[in-house]
Amino acid sequence: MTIHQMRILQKVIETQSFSAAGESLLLSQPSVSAQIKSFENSLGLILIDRQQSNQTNGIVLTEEGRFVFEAAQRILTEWDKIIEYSKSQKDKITVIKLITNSPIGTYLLPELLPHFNSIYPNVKIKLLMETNYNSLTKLIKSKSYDLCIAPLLKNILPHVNVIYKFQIPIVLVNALGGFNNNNIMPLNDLNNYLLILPPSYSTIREVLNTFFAQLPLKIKSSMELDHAESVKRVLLQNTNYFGLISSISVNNELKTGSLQIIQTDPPLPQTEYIIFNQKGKSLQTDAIHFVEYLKKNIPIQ
Amino acid sequence: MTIHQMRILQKVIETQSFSAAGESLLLSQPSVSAQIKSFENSLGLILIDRQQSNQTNGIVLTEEGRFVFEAAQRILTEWDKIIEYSKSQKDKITVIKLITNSPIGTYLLPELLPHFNSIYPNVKIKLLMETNYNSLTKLIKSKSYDLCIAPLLKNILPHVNVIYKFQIPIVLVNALGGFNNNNIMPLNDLNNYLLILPPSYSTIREVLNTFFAQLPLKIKSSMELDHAESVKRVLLQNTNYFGLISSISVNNELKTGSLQIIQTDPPLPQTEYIIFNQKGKSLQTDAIHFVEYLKKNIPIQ
DNA sequence: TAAAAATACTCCATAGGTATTTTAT
DNA sequence: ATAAAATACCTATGGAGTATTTTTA
Repeated sequence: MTIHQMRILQKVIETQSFSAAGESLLLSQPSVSAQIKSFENSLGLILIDRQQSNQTNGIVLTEEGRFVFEAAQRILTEWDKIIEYSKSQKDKITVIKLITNSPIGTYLLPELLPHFNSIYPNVKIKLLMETNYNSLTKLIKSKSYDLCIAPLLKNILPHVNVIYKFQIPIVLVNALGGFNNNNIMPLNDLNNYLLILPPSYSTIREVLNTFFAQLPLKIKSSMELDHAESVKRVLLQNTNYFGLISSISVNNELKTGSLQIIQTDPPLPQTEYIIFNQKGKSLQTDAIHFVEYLKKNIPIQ
Repeated sequence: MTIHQMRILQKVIETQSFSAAGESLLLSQPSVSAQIKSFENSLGLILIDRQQSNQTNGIVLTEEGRFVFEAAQRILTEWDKIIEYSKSQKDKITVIKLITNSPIGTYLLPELLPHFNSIYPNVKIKLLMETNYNSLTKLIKSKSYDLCIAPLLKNILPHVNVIYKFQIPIVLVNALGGFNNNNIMPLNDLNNYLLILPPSYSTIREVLNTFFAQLPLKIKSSMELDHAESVKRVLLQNTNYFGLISSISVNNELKTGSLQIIQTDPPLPQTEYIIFNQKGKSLQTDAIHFVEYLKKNIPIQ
């Protein structure tokens, strides 16, 4: 007994013909015969009275066939409700309110979103980007979001469901020719160079602050800029400058070779990112799809 | 989407575990995973929130999963009703009231019924045998039967649904040695021999009466007996006697060779048997099974 | 590190097809 | 004679298995 067999039985009764039912369901007549017979055998009952059918020029259910047919009708009705529901859900345009920080929102998502939207055209990602560490924390606590991609911030874990973790390196870069990148730079030497840190109060700056707080080393930014784009522009125009920056912000420059990574000793930290939603809330299907997509497509170094 | 997938989903929710559901349904855990995933893909929905599930140590449905699950529950309930119904029908002992005449009831059915009953142990064939032609006709018109196997009697066709037709030859026989059976006997010579006809008013006698009424030939029984068994006893004990008899009544004797068939010119008629039930009534499943069985197992000459 | 779920793969049962036969009008 | 259903036989999809990897507590 299968749903398919029920649907075939229904169509056979409706059309009063095995052949017509097959035509309507895009099946051959022998397939219809076989399925009806298999249906009957699986129950050990005879559903269609071939004898009566012959005499009346139509399909006649047996008494047992009527019972099974009635129940099958109810099953098919419920079945169709599920189909209809799934279609309506798929057609529905859903909005995912996504909070993130500057590197993710400026560099990572613009690369991924067009492709994601081509797969899930009915999902709109409403992006709210917040560079400032404190503002981002406040936003998260305000609970007006569906999903958030951010560095693992202090004191937010009690408020969130962590869904996925990934790391993005922080790298020391400068323009090609400004440093022999076969050498490893001792971090202690950093203060001998012109150094640009990420914007004050940014999430990446916070990560760096925490990192350097553990070391007997104080570093200062030689220039305070408000955005990674400004940092990159300065670095590219002046090979004397070195920058500490999230690797995804300089992905393109590293590829083209206009900026280079300089290894340090000890090595620089990674930014521990988490994808999360509000504690206790469940994700919508589309948000799950989006997270699955991110898991597969975030480049992990 | 299949019922099987719904049942698996149901068990996964019930046991709160893929592995446990598999164990309970005698499936491997990977099969459960695959079916749930296939279920989700077929709908384009995500039914189980793996994320939440991980955090709560249990299986958590998404909102969409809840809708589908509820409908699936209703479907499975109806499904189980059908299963239960089919079991109850199969366990039910059914009685088929079967009317037939002497040759079928005495010689054919006793050979077939034990085998049929071994296949369908819950079907009881209540056999009502009626030799007399008029009594048989009355019984049929009284409508207190489920099924009847009888020669095509006059004036009963309006009262019955004919389900199946078959022929049983009427044969001229005598004991081995009484006649050179390489010869063909002209029917006109019949009156020169000692001849025993089937019992008066029996169905076979009626068929013969109708047959001979068409010919310019009157035949008489040299001995009136009440049953084929009596006829056969006389024939076997006295090679001078010839008998006109339904071939199934002498099946065993022909096999052992104690009686032989004598060809006639013109040939003797066949008895046109019909299997039928009451006009307008539909057959019960078990009666259909019985008829199907007869169709396959009645020896057709 | 242990338990559960996901993944990769192989195999076989069954639904589907075409060609043909049987049945019924 | 024709039209519908049943039968026979072949093919291919997908569901089940085992082995393995991944994930998370």
